[in-house]
Amino acid sequence: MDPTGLDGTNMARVRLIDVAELAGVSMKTVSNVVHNYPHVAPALREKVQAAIDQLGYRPNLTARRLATGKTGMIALAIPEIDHPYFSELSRHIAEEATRRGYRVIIEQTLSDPVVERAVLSDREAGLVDGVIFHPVRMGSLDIAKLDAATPLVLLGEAAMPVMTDHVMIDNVSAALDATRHLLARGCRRIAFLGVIAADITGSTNQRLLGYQQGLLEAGVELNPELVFTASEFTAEAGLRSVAKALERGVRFDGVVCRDDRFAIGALKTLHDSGRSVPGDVAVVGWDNTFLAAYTSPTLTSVAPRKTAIARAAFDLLEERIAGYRGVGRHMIVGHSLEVRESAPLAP
Amino acid sequence: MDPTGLDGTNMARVRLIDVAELAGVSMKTVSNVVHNYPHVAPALREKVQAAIDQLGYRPNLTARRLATGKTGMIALAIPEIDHPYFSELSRHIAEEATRRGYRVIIEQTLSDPVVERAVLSDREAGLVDGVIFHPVRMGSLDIAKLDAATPLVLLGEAAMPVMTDHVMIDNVSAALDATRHLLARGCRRIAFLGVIAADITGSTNQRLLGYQQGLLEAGVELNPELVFTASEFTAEAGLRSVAKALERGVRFDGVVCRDDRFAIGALKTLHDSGRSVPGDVAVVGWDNTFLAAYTSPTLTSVAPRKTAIARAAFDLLEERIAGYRGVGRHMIVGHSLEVRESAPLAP
DNA sequence: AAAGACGTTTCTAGCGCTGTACATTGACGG
DNA sequence: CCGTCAATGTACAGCGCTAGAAACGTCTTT
Repeated sequence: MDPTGLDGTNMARVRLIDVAELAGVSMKTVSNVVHNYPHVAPALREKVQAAIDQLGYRPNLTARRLATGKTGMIALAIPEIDHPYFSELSRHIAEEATRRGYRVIIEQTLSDPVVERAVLSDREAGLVDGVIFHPVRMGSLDIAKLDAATPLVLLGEAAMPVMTDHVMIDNVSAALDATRHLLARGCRRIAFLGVIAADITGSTNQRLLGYQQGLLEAGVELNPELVFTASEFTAEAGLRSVAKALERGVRFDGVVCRDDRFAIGALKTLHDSGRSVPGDVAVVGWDNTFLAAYTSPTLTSVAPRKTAIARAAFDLLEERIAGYRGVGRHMIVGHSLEVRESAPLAP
Repeated sequence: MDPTGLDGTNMARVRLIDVAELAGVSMKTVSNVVHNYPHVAPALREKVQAAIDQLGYRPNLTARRLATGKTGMIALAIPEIDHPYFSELSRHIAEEATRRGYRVIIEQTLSDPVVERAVLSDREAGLVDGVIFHPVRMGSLDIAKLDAATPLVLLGEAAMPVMTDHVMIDNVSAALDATRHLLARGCRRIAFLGVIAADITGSTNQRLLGYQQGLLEAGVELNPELVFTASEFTAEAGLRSVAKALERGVRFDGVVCRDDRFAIGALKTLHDSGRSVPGDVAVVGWDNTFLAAYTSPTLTSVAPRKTAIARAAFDLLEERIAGYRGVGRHMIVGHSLEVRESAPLAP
C-alpha cells in the first residue's frame, strides 16, 4: 500500500493528527474546531479550519463511534421493503430519522423467523443505537427472551411483550369504523377479506373483531360464509378468494379488506365478473397506500397515520436511548377512513 | 456508569477480553475461534466457545471496523423510498447485499441536489465501503468533481461521468420495443407521456428518442401534438396531462408512458372518460412495478431486469472495493416488454 | 541429544477519535 | 506583587478488535 497515493491506488485518508500537525496544534484542538466547541480562539480556529480545508479532512465516523459508543444509526426491520405499506412507512421513518440526526439501516426480514431473530441479535452488536422492528413471526415470548441492551420499539400487533415499547393503531376501532361506514351506506351483507390460515399476526383477528362488533351493534347477523379466507398476503390471493366466493354463489354488497392489496385483488375480480363498485359491492381497503388513489374506482381505505407512527416510534426509542428502562409503553396512534369512490359517503 | 449492571441501567457489554479471561486464554485465541481460524486445538476451541456462550459474547462491529478498515456496509441513495420502482429495486439490492455479506444504509435524496451532494460526501466519511447512487439532479461534472476514494456505482441515466461505473438499461431500444409493440397492434396515432419541463434526467429524452425511432421506421409521421407534457413525476400529473389532451380533442390510439405511474394516471383518465383500454387506446407503462399486474386492465410495461441491475451494480462495486481504479465501465442490463391487457399482443 | 520444523498460542501495536486530567496563559482583585 | 480564576491548549489513555511478530511447546530428524 502506498500511503502517498502517488499511484492512485490508495489515497491515504487524512486523519485528525495530520490536520493537527499541519496547523501546529494538538489533535484535541482540531477536534474542538470540528465540533464547534466554543472556547477556541478565533485566530486558531481559522488556522485549523484552513488546514482542514486544505487537506480535505473528514472525520472517520467509525472511529468516532468507537470512542463515543454512539453509532447514530438505527435499524428498521420490516418484512418487505417493496410492500407499499412498508415502503411508505420506511419513508416516514427515514425522514424522521434525518430530522433527528440518525441514519437508517434497513433490514428486510421476509417474515422469516430466522432472519427476525438475527435482526434482534444485531441489537447487541453495537451496530446501531436502537431498532424499530415490525415482527411477523416472532411472538412476545421470543422477543422478551432476547433481552439485549439495545433499545427496541415494536410496530404492528404480532407481538406485544410487556417490557417492550410498542406503537400501533387501534385495529378494532378502525375496523369498526370501516364496517360502520359500509352499514351507513346501507350494506347489509358485508364480507371480511380475509383470514389467513397461517396468520400469526394479531392484526387480522383484531380487525375481524372490529368488523364483528360493527355488525353486532347494527343488529346484523354474523354470517361465517362472509368471512373469506386467503392463502397468503398478496393481491393475487385476495383476487382468488373473492373469485371463489362468487363461484360459490355467496352474495354480498360490501367488503372490508384487511389490506389494500386484498382490496385491489377484490376490485379486480369484481370488475372482471361484471359487478360494479360501489354500485353492487362497496369496498374498503386498509393501509391507505398510494395505490388507493389510483385504482378504478379509487379505493376507500383505513388510513393509519404513518407520520405519527414514525414520530411515536422515534419518541419511544430516543427515550430508551436516553436511558429509560421502565416497563413497555404501548402507544396507540390515530387513524382515519379515507373515503373514495369504492365506498363513498352514504347517499 | 455502573459496569456491574446491578442497577440494570448499563449492563456492561461483554468484550473479547472478558471471554479470554474466563476461558483462560489470550484475546487472539478467542478471536481465532470467533473467526474459525483452523489452527486452534479442539479442546481449546471448545473451552473458548463455552465461555462465549456463557457470557453471550457478540463482537462489537464498530471496533472490528475500525481495526479492519472495512465497514461491511454500502449506501443506497435513491430519490424516494416509496416510489414503487425504487422500492422494488431496493429490495433487490438489499437481497443482493445480504447474499454478499453487506448491510445497506438507505439514503433518500428526495431529488434534492443538496442531499445528493451530501450523500456523495459521506463516501469519504468511512461510513460505508461503497455507494450505489441513482442521481437525479447532479450532473456528470458535479459527480466527477467529488473524487472521493470510496467506490461508487451510478444507476440511471441522469449523469454519466467518464470515470464512474454505471448500470442502466438501453432506454432507446426499450422505448423502441414498446413503440413497435403498439405499431404491431395497428396503432398509428401513438402518444408519448410525458415530457417534463424541469426534467434533468436523460432518461426521458432517450425514451422519447426510441419512441421517435419506432415511428420513423414504421413510416409514421411524428406528431408533436402527441408528445404530452406533465408537470411532475406523479400519477396525478399523468392523469391531468392525458385529460388535457382529451379536452383539446387530441386523438390517439396508443400511449407509451415513460413511467408506470403516468400509465396509471392515463388508465384512470381514459376509463373515466369512457374510453376502453386497449379497445380505443392501448397503453404501455414503464418499470413493470407490481402495480402493473393489478390495474384494470392490467398494464403492459417495459420491464428492466431489476435483479440484473442489482447484481451488476454489486459486481462493479465489489471490483472497485477490491481495488480496481480504471476508467468507468458502463453496463447495459437487459429489459423486456411484459405484455398484459392494456396492450396485448397483436390480434 | 541437539537442531529443525511445524502447529499453536500469546503479545502487542495499532485503527482514528473522544474526553478527562492537567498545563499554560493572561486578567484582575486585594 | 502575588494569588486566584477563567479561558485555552496539550497530552494521553482508552473505546474493542485485528493481525503480524514473537514465543512456546511438541514432534521429527539427524
